[in-house]
Amino acid sequence: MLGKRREREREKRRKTILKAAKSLFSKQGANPVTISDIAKKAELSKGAIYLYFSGKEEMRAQILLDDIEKFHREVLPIFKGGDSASEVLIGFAHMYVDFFLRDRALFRILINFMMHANSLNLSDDTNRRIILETNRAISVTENIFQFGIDKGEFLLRKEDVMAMRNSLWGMLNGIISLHLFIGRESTREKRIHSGINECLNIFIEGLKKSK
Amino acid sequence: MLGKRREREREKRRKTILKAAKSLFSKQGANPVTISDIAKKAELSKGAIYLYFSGKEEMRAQILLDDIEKFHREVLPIFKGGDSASEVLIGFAHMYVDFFLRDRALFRILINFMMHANSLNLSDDTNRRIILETNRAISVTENIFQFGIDKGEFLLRKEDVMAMRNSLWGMLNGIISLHLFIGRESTREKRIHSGINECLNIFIEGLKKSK
DNA sequence: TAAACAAAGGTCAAATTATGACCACCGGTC
DNA sequence: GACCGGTGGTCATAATTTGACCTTTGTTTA
Repeated sequence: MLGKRREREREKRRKTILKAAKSLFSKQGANPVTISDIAKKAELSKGAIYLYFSGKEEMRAQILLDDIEKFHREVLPIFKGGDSASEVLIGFAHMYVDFFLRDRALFRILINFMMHANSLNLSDDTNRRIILETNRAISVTENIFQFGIDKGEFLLRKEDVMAMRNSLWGMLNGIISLHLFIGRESTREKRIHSGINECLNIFIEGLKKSK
Repeated sequence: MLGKRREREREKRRKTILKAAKSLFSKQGANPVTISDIAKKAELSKGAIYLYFSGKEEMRAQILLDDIEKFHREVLPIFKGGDSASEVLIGFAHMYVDFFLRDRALFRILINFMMHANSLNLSDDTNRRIILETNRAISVTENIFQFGIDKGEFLLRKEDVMAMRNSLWGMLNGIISLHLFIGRESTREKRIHSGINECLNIFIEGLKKSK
Protein backbone atom coordinates (compact mmCIF):
# COMPACT_ATOMS: atom_id res chain seq x y z
CA MET A 1 0.00 0.00 0.00
CA LEU A 2 1.40 3.31 -1.09
CA GLY A 3 0.88 6.63 0.61
CA LYS A 4 -1.22 9.35 -0.97
CA ARG A 5 1.72 11.50 -1.95
CA ARG A 6 3.59 8.63 -3.57
CA GLU A 7 0.53 7.60 -5.53
CA ARG A 8 0.12 11.19 -6.67
CA GLU A 9 3.74 11.39 -7.75
CA ARG A 10 3.56 8.09 -9.54
CA GLU A 11 0.56 9.27 -11.54
CA LYS A 12 2.37 12.50 -12.31
CA ARG A 13 5.38 10.65 -13.65
CA ARG A 14 3.15 8.43 -15.74
CA LYS A 15 1.57 11.51 -17.25
CA THR A 16 4.98 13.01 -17.95
CA ILE A 17 6.02 9.94 -19.91
CA LEU A 18 2.77 9.86 -21.81
CA LYS A 19 3.10 13.52 -22.65
CA ALA A 20 6.65 13.05 -23.89
CA ALA A 21 5.60 10.06 -25.95
CA LYS A 22 2.64 11.90 -27.41
CA SER A 23 4.67 14.89 -28.47
CA LEU A 24 7.17 12.61 -30.19
CA PHE A 25 4.53 10.45 -31.82
CA SER A 26 2.72 13.46 -33.14
CA LYS A 27 5.70 14.79 -35.04
CA GLN A 28 7.38 11.53 -35.89
CA GLY A 29 8.88 12.53 -39.16
CA ALA A 30 11.13 10.26 -41.15
CA ASN A 31 12.27 7.86 -38.47
CA PRO A 32 9.97 6.24 -35.95
CA VAL A 33 10.03 7.00 -32.26
CA THR A 34 12.11 4.71 -30.04
CA ILE A 35 11.73 3.94 -26.37
CA SER A 36 15.05 5.63 -25.79
CA ASP A 37 13.75 8.78 -27.43
CA ILE A 38 10.77 8.82 -25.11
CA ALA A 39 12.96 8.15 -22.08
CA LYS A 40 15.26 10.99 -23.05
CA LYS A 41 12.40 13.41 -23.62
CA ALA A 42 10.82 12.43 -20.30
CA GLU A 43 14.21 12.79 -18.58
CA LEU A 44 14.13 9.21 -17.37
CA SER A 45 16.13 6.08 -18.05
CA LYS A 46 14.86 3.49 -20.44
CA GLY A 47 14.35 1.02 -17.64
CA ALA A 48 12.11 3.41 -15.79
CA ILE A 49 9.72 3.53 -18.72
CA TYR A 50 9.02 -0.15 -18.27
CA LEU A 51 8.05 0.48 -14.65
CA TYR A 52 5.11 2.49 -15.91
CA PHE A 53 4.24 0.80 -19.20
CA SER A 54 4.55 -2.75 -20.43
CA GLY A 55 5.98 -1.49 -23.70
CA LYS A 56 5.55 0.91 -26.57
CA GLU A 57 2.27 -0.65 -27.65
CA GLU A 58 0.80 0.03 -24.25
CA MET A 59 1.90 3.64 -24.38
CA ARG A 60 0.33 4.11 -27.80
CA ALA A 61 -2.80 2.36 -26.63
CA GLN A 62 -3.14 4.57 -23.59
CA ILE A 63 -2.48 7.77 -25.49
CA LEU A 64 -4.97 6.86 -28.11
CA LEU A 65 -7.55 5.61 -25.65
CA ASP A 66 -7.33 9.03 -24.07
CA ASP A 67 -8.07 10.45 -27.49
CA ILE A 68 -11.04 8.13 -28.03
CA GLU A 69 -12.42 9.06 -24.66
CA LYS A 70 -12.08 12.68 -25.63
CA PHE A 71 -13.78 11.87 -28.91
CA HIS A 72 -16.71 10.35 -27.10
CA ARG A 73 -16.83 13.09 -24.54
CA GLU A 74 -16.56 16.11 -26.80
CA VAL A 75 -17.24 15.25 -30.41
CA LEU A 76 -20.19 12.89 -30.28
CA PRO A 77 -22.59 15.15 -28.35
CA ILE A 78 -22.51 17.53 -31.32
CA PHE A 79 -24.74 15.11 -33.24
CA LYS A 80 -27.19 14.59 -30.46
CA GLY A 81 -29.49 17.32 -31.71
CA GLY A 82 -29.06 16.39 -35.40
CA ASP A 83 -31.90 16.73 -37.83
CA SER A 84 -32.34 13.35 -39.42
CA ALA A 85 -30.98 10.00 -38.37
CA SER A 86 -29.34 9.69 -41.77
CA GLU A 87 -27.42 12.90 -41.23
CA VAL A 88 -26.37 11.85 -37.79
CA LEU A 89 -25.22 8.52 -39.15
CA ILE A 90 -23.25 10.13 -41.94
CA GLY A 91 -21.68 12.66 -39.61
CA PHE A 92 -20.63 10.01 -37.19
CA ALA A 93 -19.19 7.80 -39.90
CA HIS A 94 -16.98 10.56 -41.27
CA MET A 95 -15.75 11.49 -37.84
CA TYR A 96 -15.05 7.90 -36.99
CA VAL A 97 -13.06 7.29 -40.12
CA ASP A 98 -11.21 10.58 -39.84
CA PHE A 99 -10.31 9.82 -36.30
CA PHE A 100 -8.65 6.54 -37.06
CA LEU A 101 -7.04 7.67 -40.27
CA ARG A 102 -5.12 10.22 -38.26
CA ASP A 103 -3.20 7.53 -36.41
CA ARG A 104 -2.94 4.11 -37.85
CA ALA A 105 -1.38 2.80 -34.65
CA LEU A 106 -4.62 3.03 -32.74
CA PHE A 107 -6.52 1.30 -35.46
CA ARG A 108 -3.95 -1.48 -35.59
CA ILE A 109 -4.18 -1.89 -31.84
CA LEU A 110 -7.96 -1.99 -31.90
CA ILE A 111 -8.18 -4.46 -34.75
CA ASN A 112 -5.40 -6.55 -33.30
CA PHE A 113 -7.28 -6.51 -30.05
CA MET A 114 -10.52 -7.62 -31.58
CA MET A 115 -8.81 -10.35 -33.57
CA HIS A 116 -6.51 -11.94 -31.06
CA ALA A 117 -6.84 -10.00 -27.89
CA ASN A 118 -3.55 -10.91 -26.29
CA SER A 119 -0.99 -10.75 -29.02
CA LEU A 120 0.16 -7.35 -27.81
CA ASN A 121 0.94 -7.58 -24.16
CA LEU A 122 -1.13 -4.75 -22.82
CA SER A 123 -1.89 -4.40 -19.16
CA ASP A 124 -5.20 -5.62 -17.77
CA ASP A 125 -6.33 -2.08 -17.26
CA THR A 126 -5.60 -1.06 -20.82
CA ASN A 127 -7.49 -4.11 -22.07
CA ARG A 128 -10.46 -3.13 -19.95
CA ARG A 129 -10.39 0.38 -21.31
CA ILE A 130 -10.27 -0.86 -24.88
CA ILE A 131 -13.29 -3.06 -24.28
CA LEU A 132 -15.12 -0.19 -22.62
CA GLU A 133 -14.41 2.29 -25.41
CA THR A 134 -15.24 -0.25 -28.07
CA ASN A 135 -18.55 -1.01 -26.43
CA ARG A 136 -19.29 2.65 -26.05
CA ALA A 137 -18.68 3.31 -29.73
CA ILE A 138 -20.83 0.31 -30.59
CA SER A 139 -23.63 1.57 -28.43
CA VAL A 140 -23.42 4.94 -30.16
CA THR A 141 -24.13 3.39 -33.53
CA GLU A 142 -26.88 1.34 -32.00
CA ASN A 143 -28.43 4.47 -30.57
CA ILE A 144 -28.33 6.15 -33.94
CA PHE A 145 -30.24 3.27 -35.45
CA GLN A 146 -32.73 3.33 -32.65
CA PHE A 147 -33.12 7.08 -33.16
CA GLY A 148 -33.90 6.47 -36.81
CA ILE A 149 -36.42 3.77 -35.96
CA ASP A 150 -38.15 5.90 -33.35
CA LYS A 151 -38.40 8.73 -35.84
CA GLY A 152 -39.89 6.41 -38.40
CA GLU A 153 -37.02 7.25 -40.70
CA PHE A 154 -35.46 3.80 -40.72
CA LEU A 155 -37.73 0.88 -41.44
CA LEU A 156 -35.88 -1.61 -39.34
CA ARG A 157 -37.01 -4.30 -36.93
CA LYS A 158 -35.60 -4.02 -33.47
CA GLU A 159 -34.11 -7.49 -33.82
CA ASP A 160 -32.08 -6.40 -36.79
CA VAL A 161 -30.38 -3.45 -35.13
CA MET A 162 -27.46 -5.54 -34.01
CA ALA A 163 -26.92 -6.98 -37.43
CA MET A 164 -27.02 -3.52 -38.97
CA ARG A 165 -24.70 -2.18 -36.37
CA ASN A 166 -22.19 -4.92 -37.10
CA SER A 167 -22.59 -4.30 -40.73
CA LEU A 168 -21.92 -0.59 -40.40
CA TRP A 169 -19.05 -1.29 -38.08
CA GLY A 170 -17.49 -3.73 -40.51
CA MET A 171 -18.00 -1.33 -43.36
CA LEU A 172 -16.31 1.58 -41.65
CA ASN A 173 -13.45 -0.55 -40.43
CA GLY A 174 -13.16 -1.97 -43.90
CA ILE A 175 -12.86 1.49 -45.39
CA ILE A 176 -10.31 2.51 -42.83
CA SER A 177 -8.15 -0.57 -43.25
CA LEU A 178 -8.45 -0.27 -46.97
CA HIS A 179 -6.94 3.16 -46.90
CA LEU A 180 -4.47 2.51 -44.13
CA PHE A 181 -3.04 -0.79 -45.29
CA ILE A 182 -3.76 -1.07 -48.96
CA GLY A 183 -4.29 2.47 -50.06
CA ARG A 184 -1.36 4.56 -51.21
CA GLU A 185 0.00 7.43 -49.21
CA SER A 186 -1.24 9.61 -52.02
CA THR A 187 -4.83 8.60 -51.37
CA ARG A 188 -6.61 11.89 -50.87
CA GLU A 189 -9.01 12.60 -48.02
CA LYS A 190 -11.58 13.71 -50.56
CA ARG A 191 -11.61 10.34 -52.22
CA ILE A 192 -11.98 8.59 -48.91
CA HIS A 193 -14.94 10.65 -47.87
CA SER A 194 -16.73 10.42 -51.17
CA GLY A 195 -16.23 6.68 -50.86
CA ILE A 196 -17.78 6.74 -47.42
CA ASN A 197 -20.71 8.70 -48.74
CA GLU A 198 -21.30 6.23 -51.54
CA CYS A 199 -21.24 3.30 -49.17
CA LEU A 200 -23.45 5.03 -46.64
CA ASN A 201 -25.98 6.09 -49.21
CA ILE A 202 -26.43 2.53 -50.30
CA PHE A 203 -26.57 1.53 -46.69
CA ILE A 204 -29.16 4.12 -45.77
CA GLU A 205 -31.11 3.43 -48.92
CA GLY A 206 -31.42 -0.13 -47.74
CA LEU A 207 -32.37 0.93 -44.25
CA LYS A 208 -35.23 3.06 -45.44
CA LYS A 209 -36.69 0.30 -47.54
CA SER A 210 -36.02 -2.73 -45.38
CA LYS A 211 -38.99 -4.69 -44.03
CA MET B 1 26.79 12.53 -10.34
CA LEU B 2 23.06 13.10 -10.54
CA GLY B 3 21.12 13.98 -13.64
CA LYS B 4 19.54 17.38 -14.09
CA ARG B 5 16.02 16.25 -13.41
CA ARG B 6 16.95 14.36 -10.26
CA GLU B 7 18.87 17.33 -8.94
CA ARG B 8 15.87 19.53 -9.66
CA GLU B 9 13.53 17.15 -7.89
CA ARG B 10 15.85 16.80 -4.93
CA GLU B 11 15.94 20.56 -4.52
CA LYS B 12 12.17 20.68 -4.83
CA ARG B 13 11.77 18.11 -2.09
CA ARG B 14 14.20 19.99 0.12
CA LYS B 15 12.12 23.12 -0.37
CA THR B 16 8.95 21.22 0.49
CA ILE B 17 10.40 20.07 3.78
CA LEU B 18 11.68 23.53 4.59
CA LYS B 19 8.30 25.02 3.80
CA ALA B 20 6.52 22.50 6.01
CA ALA B 21 8.98 23.13 8.83
CA LYS B 22 8.64 26.88 8.45
CA SER B 23 4.87 26.83 8.61
CA LEU B 24 5.00 24.70 11.76
CA PHE B 25 7.72 26.75 13.39
CA SER B 26 5.86 29.95 12.75
CA LYS B 27 2.74 28.86 14.57
CA GLN B 28 4.34 26.65 17.17
CA GLY B 29 1.92 27.24 19.99
CA ALA B 30 2.13 25.47 23.31
CA ASN B 31 4.15 22.41 22.33
CA PRO B 32 7.31 22.58 20.26
CA VAL B 33 7.59 21.19 16.76
CA THR B 34 8.94 17.66 16.41
CA ILE B 35 10.71 16.04 13.49
CA SER B 36 7.75 13.73 13.12
CA ASP B 37 5.43 16.71 12.82
CA ILE B 38 7.53 18.10 10.03
CA ALA B 39 7.72 14.74 8.29
CA LYS B 40 3.97 14.38 8.50
CA LYS B 41 3.33 17.85 7.16
CA ALA B 42 5.77 17.30 4.32
CA GLU B 43 4.16 13.93 3.56
CA LEU B 44 7.43 12.10 4.08
CA SER B 45 8.77 9.60 6.57
CA LYS B 46 10.95 10.72 9.42
CA GLY B 47 13.94 8.94 7.98
CA ALA B 48 13.61 10.81 4.71
CA ILE B 49 14.02 14.12 6.51
CA TYR B 50 17.50 13.07 7.55
CA LEU B 51 18.39 12.48 3.90
CA TYR B 52 17.98 16.19 3.32
CA PHE B 53 18.99 17.74 6.66
CA SER B 54 21.40 16.70 9.37
CA GLY B 55 18.79 17.50 12.01
CA LYS B 56 16.34 20.02 13.29
CA GLU B 57 19.02 22.59 14.05
CA GLU B 58 20.10 22.52 10.45
CA MET B 59 16.55 23.03 9.27
CA ARG B 60 16.10 26.01 11.56
CA ALA B 61 19.45 27.39 10.46
CA GLN B 62 18.57 27.09 6.78
CA ILE B 63 15.13 28.59 7.17
CA LEU B 64 16.50 31.48 9.10
CA LEU B 65 19.46 31.98 6.82
CA ASP B 66 16.96 32.34 4.02
CA ASP B 67 15.32 35.04 6.08
CA ILE B 68 18.61 36.81 6.73
CA GLU B 69 19.42 36.71 3.06
CA LYS B 70 16.04 38.20 2.36
CA PHE B 71 16.70 40.81 5.03
CA HIS B 72 19.95 41.80 3.36
CA ARG B 73 18.42 41.69 -0.08
CA GLU B 74 15.21 43.58 0.56
CA VAL B 75 15.30 45.47 3.81
CA LEU B 76 18.76 46.97 3.96
CA PRO B 77 18.64 48.80 0.62
CA ILE B 78 15.88 50.97 2.07
CA PHE B 79 18.45 52.75 4.16
CA LYS B 80 20.87 53.26 1.33
CA GLY B 81 19.40 56.62 0.47
CA GLY B 82 19.03 57.68 4.09
CA ASP B 83 19.56 61.25 5.16
CA SER B 84 22.16 61.16 7.87
CA ALA B 85 24.49 58.35 8.88
CA SER B 86 23.02 58.51 12.37
CA GLU B 87 19.55 57.82 11.05
CA VAL B 88 20.79 55.00 8.90
CA LEU B 89 22.58 53.54 11.89
CA ILE B 90 19.54 53.80 14.11
CA GLY B 91 17.26 52.36 11.45
CA PHE B 92 19.56 49.44 10.89
CA ALA B 93 19.93 48.75 14.60
CA HIS B 94 16.18 48.58 15.18
CA MET B 95 15.67 46.32 12.23
CA TYR B 96 18.49 44.09 13.27
CA VAL B 97 17.17 43.70 16.79
CA ASP B 98 13.59 43.24 15.63
CA PHE B 99 14.67 40.62 13.21
CA PHE B 100 16.35 38.46 15.80
CA LEU B 101 13.74 39.03 18.47
CA ARG B 102 11.19 37.44 16.19
CA ASP B 103 12.91 34.08 16.37
CA ARG B 104 15.20 33.29 19.22
CA ALA B 105 16.34 30.09 17.54
CA LEU B 106 18.26 31.95 14.88
CA PHE B 107 19.96 34.09 17.45
CA ARG B 108 20.93 31.07 19.51
CA ILE B 109 22.33 29.40 16.44
CA LEU B 110 24.30 32.48 15.48
CA ILE B 111 25.71 33.03 18.94
CA ASN B 112 26.42 29.36 19.35
CA PHE B 113 28.18 29.47 16.04
CA MET B 114 30.32 32.45 16.93
CA MET B 115 31.22 31.01 20.33
CA HIS B 116 32.09 27.44 19.53
CA ALA B 117 31.64 26.91 15.89
CA ASN B 118 30.79 23.23 15.71
CA SER B 119 28.69 22.39 18.71
CA LEU B 120 25.60 21.93 16.56
CA ASN B 121 26.34 19.57 13.73
CA LEU B 122 25.37 21.68 10.77
CA SER B 123 26.39 20.77 7.28
CA ASP B 124 29.44 22.37 5.73
CA ASP B 125 27.25 24.35 3.42
CA THR B 126 25.13 25.74 6.22
CA ASN B 127 28.28 26.70 8.11
CA ARG B 128 29.56 28.48 5.03
CA ARG B 129 26.30 30.35 4.66
CA ILE B 130 26.34 31.45 8.29
CA ILE B 131 29.84 32.82 7.91
CA LEU B 132 28.85 34.55 4.70
CA GLU B 133 25.77 36.19 6.15
CA THR B 134 27.59 37.19 9.31
CA ASN B 135 30.32 38.80 7.30
CA ARG B 136 27.78 40.53 5.15
CA ALA B 137 26.00 42.00 8.15
CA ILE B 138 29.34 43.10 9.56
CA SER B 139 30.26 44.80 6.35
CA VAL B 140 26.94 46.61 6.38
CA THR B 141 27.71 48.23 9.73
CA GLU B 142 31.19 49.02 8.53
CA ASN B 143 29.74 50.70 5.49
CA ILE B 144 27.45 52.80 7.63
CA PHE B 145 30.42 54.03 9.63
CA GLN B 146 32.32 54.77 6.48
CA PHE B 147 29.29 56.63 5.14
CA GLY B 148 29.26 58.76 8.28
CA ILE B 149 32.96 59.44 8.02
CA ASP B 150 32.76 60.41 4.37
CA LYS B 151 29.91 62.73 5.14
CA GLY B 152 31.92 64.33 7.90
CA GLU B 153 29.21 63.36 10.33
CA PHE B 154 31.24 60.89 12.34
CA LEU B 155 34.59 62.03 13.58
CA LEU B 156 36.25 58.70 13.47
CA ARG B 157 39.63 57.55 12.32
CA LYS B 158 39.60 54.89 9.66
CA GLU B 159 41.61 52.62 11.93
CA ASP B 160 38.90 52.75 14.56
CA VAL B 161 36.07 51.62 12.32
CA MET B 162 36.60 47.98 13.16
CA ALA B 163 36.61 48.64 16.88
CA MET B 164 33.42 50.67 16.62
CA ARG B 165 31.81 48.04 14.47
CA ASN B 166 32.61 45.37 17.05
CA SER B 167 31.37 47.61 19.75
CA LEU B 168 28.05 48.21 18.00
CA TRP B 169 27.81 44.56 17.21
CA GLY B 170 28.33 43.55 20.79
CA MET B 171 25.88 46.16 21.99
CA LEU B 172 23.09 45.02 19.72
CA ASN B 173 23.70 41.38 20.45
CA GLY B 174 23.80 42.25 24.12
CA ILE B 175 20.41 43.92 23.92
CA ILE B 176 18.95 41.02 22.01
CA SER B 177 20.27 38.38 24.36
CA LEU B 178 19.21 40.45 27.32
CA HIS B 179 15.63 40.42 26.15
CA LEU B 180 15.62 36.92 24.79
CA PHE B 181 17.23 35.11 27.68
CA ILE B 182 16.79 37.30 30.69
CA GLY B 183 13.91 39.54 29.86
CA ARG B 184 10.38 38.51 30.75
CA GLU B 185 7.84 37.56 28.14
CA SER B 186 5.97 40.66 29.17
CA THR B 187 8.82 42.87 28.06
CA ARG B 188 7.22 45.24 25.62
CA GLU B 189 8.66 46.05 22.23
CA LYS B 190 8.42 49.69 23.12
CA ARG B 191 10.76 49.30 26.06
CA ILE B 192 13.24 47.41 23.95
CA HIS B 193 13.32 50.04 21.29
CA SER B 194 13.57 52.94 23.66
CA GLY B 195 16.46 51.04 25.22
CA ILE B 196 18.11 50.72 21.87
CA ASN B 197 17.65 54.41 21.21
CA GLU B 198 19.25 55.31 24.53
CA CYS B 199 22.24 53.14 23.86
CA LEU B 200 22.59 54.33 20.30
CA ASN B 201 22.35 57.97 21.26
CA ILE B 202 25.21 57.57 23.63
CA PHE B 203 27.05 55.63 20.99
CA ILE B 204 26.46 58.22 18.30
CA GLU B 205 27.22 61.06 20.68
CA GLY B 206 30.59 59.48 21.20
CA LEU B 207 31.10 59.01 17.50
CA LYS B 208 30.48 62.62 16.73
CA LYS B 209 32.96 63.80 19.29
CA SER B 210 35.61 61.17 19.07
CA LYS B 211 39.12 62.17 18.04
C1' DT C 1 22.06 -17.70 -48.83
C1' DA C 2 24.42 -17.10 -44.87
C1' DA C 3 27.14 -14.27 -42.08
C1' DA C 4 27.85 -9.80 -40.24
C1' DC C 5 25.92 -5.78 -38.66
C1' DA C 6 23.07 -1.93 -36.81
C1' DA C 7 19.40 -0.48 -34.28
C1' DA C 8 15.69 -1.11 -31.44
C1' DG C 9 13.25 -3.56 -27.70
C1' DG C 10 13.73 -5.44 -23.33
C1' DT C 11 16.24 -7.15 -18.74
C1' DC C 12 18.60 -6.80 -14.46
C1' DA C 13 22.17 -5.99 -10.81
C1' DA C 14 23.50 -1.99 -8.59
C1' DA C 15 22.61 2.80 -6.90
C1' DT C 16 19.52 6.03 -5.00
C1' DT C 17 15.64 7.35 -2.31
C1' DA C 18 11.91 6.42 1.14
C1' DT C 19 9.78 3.94 4.95
C1' DG C 20 8.68 2.98 9.72
C1' DA C 21 10.00 -0.07 13.49
C1' DC C 22 13.40 0.44 16.67
C1' DC C 23 16.88 2.28 20.10
C1' DA C 24 18.99 5.78 23.18
C1' DC C 25 18.47 9.61 25.76
C1' DC C 26 16.31 13.34 28.37
C1' DG C 27 13.24 15.52 31.68
C1' DG C 28 9.62 14.78 34.77
C1' DT C 29 7.08 11.84 38.45
C1' DC C 30 6.55 8.76 42.11
C1' DG D 1 16.92 6.06 42.07
C1' DA D 2 13.56 3.43 39.23
C1' DC D 3 10.11 4.24 35.97
C1' DC D 4 7.87 6.35 31.95
C1' DG D 5 6.29 9.06 27.97
C1' DG D 6 7.97 11.25 24.29
C1' DT D 7 11.56 12.91 21.10
C1' DG D 8 15.79 12.83 18.26
C1' DG D 9 18.13 9.85 15.58
C1' DT D 10 19.35 5.01 13.28
C1' DC D 11 18.95 1.28 10.19
C1' DA D 12 17.26 -2.92 7.83
C1' DT D 13 14.01 -3.19 4.37
C1' DA D 14 11.28 -1.68 0.41
C1' DA D 15 10.45 1.13 -3.60
C1' DT D 16 12.26 3.56 -7.42
C1' DT D 17 15.66 4.62 -10.93
C1' DT D 18 19.67 3.89 -13.68
C1' DG D 19 22.50 2.35 -17.55
C1' DA D 20 25.21 -1.48 -19.03
C1' DC D 21 24.06 -5.47 -21.18
C1' DC D 22 21.42 -9.05 -23.66
C1' DT D 23 17.92 -10.34 -27.37
C1' DT D 24 15.43 -9.75 -31.39
C1' DT D 25 14.73 -8.03 -35.92
C1' DG D 26 15.57 -6.45 -40.22
C1' DT D 27 19.16 -5.06 -43.60
C1' DT D 28 23.44 -5.00 -45.90
C1' DT D 29 27.46 -7.50 -47.55
C1' DA D 30 30.48 -11.22 -49.06
